[in-house]
Amino acid sequence: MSDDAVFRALADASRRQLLDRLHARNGQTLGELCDGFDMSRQAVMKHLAILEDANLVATKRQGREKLHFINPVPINAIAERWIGKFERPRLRALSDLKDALEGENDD
Amino acid sequence: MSDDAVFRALADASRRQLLDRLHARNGQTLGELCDGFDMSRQAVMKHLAILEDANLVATKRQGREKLHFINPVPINAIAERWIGKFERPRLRALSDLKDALEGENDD
DNA sequence: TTGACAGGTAACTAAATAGTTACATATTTA
DNA sequence: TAAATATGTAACTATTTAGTTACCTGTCAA
Repeated sequence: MSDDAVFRALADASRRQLLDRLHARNGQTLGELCDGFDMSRQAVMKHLAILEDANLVATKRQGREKLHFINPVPINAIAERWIGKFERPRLRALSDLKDALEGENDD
Repeated sequence: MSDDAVFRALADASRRQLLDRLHARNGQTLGELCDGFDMSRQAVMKHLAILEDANLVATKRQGREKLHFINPVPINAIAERWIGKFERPRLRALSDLKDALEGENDD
């Protein structure tokens, strides 16, 4: 599981949106994740495959359905990489404040 | 400053290496950052321009040199996006343990 | 004030990427 | 079992991206 796969997986807006959806409700099927995307089912499947290869999403077959689950571990590792131990509390505070003021995230 | 620019900037291994170098020693010039890269100066410049556009790097001209500084704020925001408030401490602990066992990061 | 040094711009190319359409496989249910 | 549903595979295409080479601009110091 290379870091490179994680970063490249996160580089696409559609894939980030998929993660957002799983963050909102975990364990969705391919079909469910397709709704609202202006893109073929096959394209969404490719994106999910890339996320799965990067270990950002784990899956479980259930009958003819495939459930998708977000995995936050690799995402956390990104932040740890370039942020010094002592800057963290300051940055987190700043980010929390921003969230409190603005509400939710957009892309 | 869009999120998209940040994620796409981080998608390239050479750019991540540049951030690693700035994290190790901040304020380096283009020339310094070129050493050790198997790539033309112009290519490195393009990468730095992409990082700068994404607000991951800030610069300051000093005479005929240009100094480059890493900016951790957008990186932190990534982690905040998909990690629930209550998973954070657990993930951080896990990451700190991993660091303690392994030493430093690689790509 | 000329030459050397540090950085900037532009046009081009090969490879990677995101998307498409067409067809295939498995699982449920009437 | 046959039709419907859910997911999987493969070949192809347009666009983006990372890199190149060639040439241009600004700053310093002998």
